[in-house]
Amino acid sequence: MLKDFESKQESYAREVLRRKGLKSTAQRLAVVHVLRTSGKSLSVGEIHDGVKDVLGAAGLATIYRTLEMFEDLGIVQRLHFPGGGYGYAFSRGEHAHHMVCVDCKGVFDFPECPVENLDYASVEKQGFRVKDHFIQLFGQCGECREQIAS
Amino acid sequence: MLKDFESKQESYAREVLRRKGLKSTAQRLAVVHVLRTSGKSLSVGEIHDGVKDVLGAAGLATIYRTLEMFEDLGIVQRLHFPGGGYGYAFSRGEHAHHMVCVDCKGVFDFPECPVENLDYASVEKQGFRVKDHFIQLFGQCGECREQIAS
DNA sequence: GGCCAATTGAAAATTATTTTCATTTAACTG
DNA sequence: CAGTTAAATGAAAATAATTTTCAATTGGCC
Repeated sequence: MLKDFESKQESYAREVLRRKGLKSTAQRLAVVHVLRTSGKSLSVGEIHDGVKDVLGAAGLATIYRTLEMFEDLGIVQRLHFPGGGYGYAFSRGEHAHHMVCVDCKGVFDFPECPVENLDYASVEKQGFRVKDHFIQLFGQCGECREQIAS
Repeated sequence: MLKDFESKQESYAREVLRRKGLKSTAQRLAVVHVLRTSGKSLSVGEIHDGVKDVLGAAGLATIYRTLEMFEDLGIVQRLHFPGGGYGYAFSRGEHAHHMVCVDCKGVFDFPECPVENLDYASVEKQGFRVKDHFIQLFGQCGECREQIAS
């Protein structure tokens, strides 16, 4: 199912799963499909609803299991919102961070990594060795700005 | 209670609360005290335990209410961990971001804001207007590096 | 000290997430 | 392409996390 018109993301997910000896089930592919077609960051519940739309039915536990696994595999990324709560978005290429529109929840990339330009000397002189970072920008995307333009 | 030897953070919290017409209750001050003396990022449960140690007893709902309020007031900051889960840390000055040691959960500052050096042009040419950002660095602090030095 | 709105705590209610286990299914094999 | 098998699913139960309710308490002010 869903095989007629597979997106890059879907074939990619298939490939990653196969390499790890994991099955490309309808549910898993539906999760990718839902995230891809939305172009947004979605909550677990929204993803569940989307998958149910595609497949007719789906267990919530499976959605949780799939998202956790996809995050480990680097297929999706978990985004945390300033006001609390989180969602998942299809993960873009290598080291891209996300810009999230606070109005439409749309997810955009910015290829530059601000941490790479960081003056590590100033950080590491405190003895701290940076290993990982978590960065998200929040704001408004072009479309939402136009709509709300006063 | 706790008045004999009040820290800067505690007087500051008192002040912020007073300005907003909110009460400086023993529970609220105990939350500040626990965070301050730990120097770490603590989970809700750990803060609850700490407050119970100080006061003898404390309701968990109060801890939740206090932390949410303190976050709104800018007294504490919620930190999200890469593996999931979150904690709270006493919020440092103005615009400082946090470095969190993945071993001891200690929280350090880095005064520089990487986003300020960011090439906004490259971001905004996509039409996106950045309004807020969330940055945390994870790594090892000097002490933990020494201890684990092989 | 006394008043009053703000705050607390305990328990219940709600919501979110994980586990269990019998059933189903994708991927491989011949 | 039927048969095999380990992986995966779904439904329900279990657990964990968070919020709400409401009567009792308390801090700040006169």
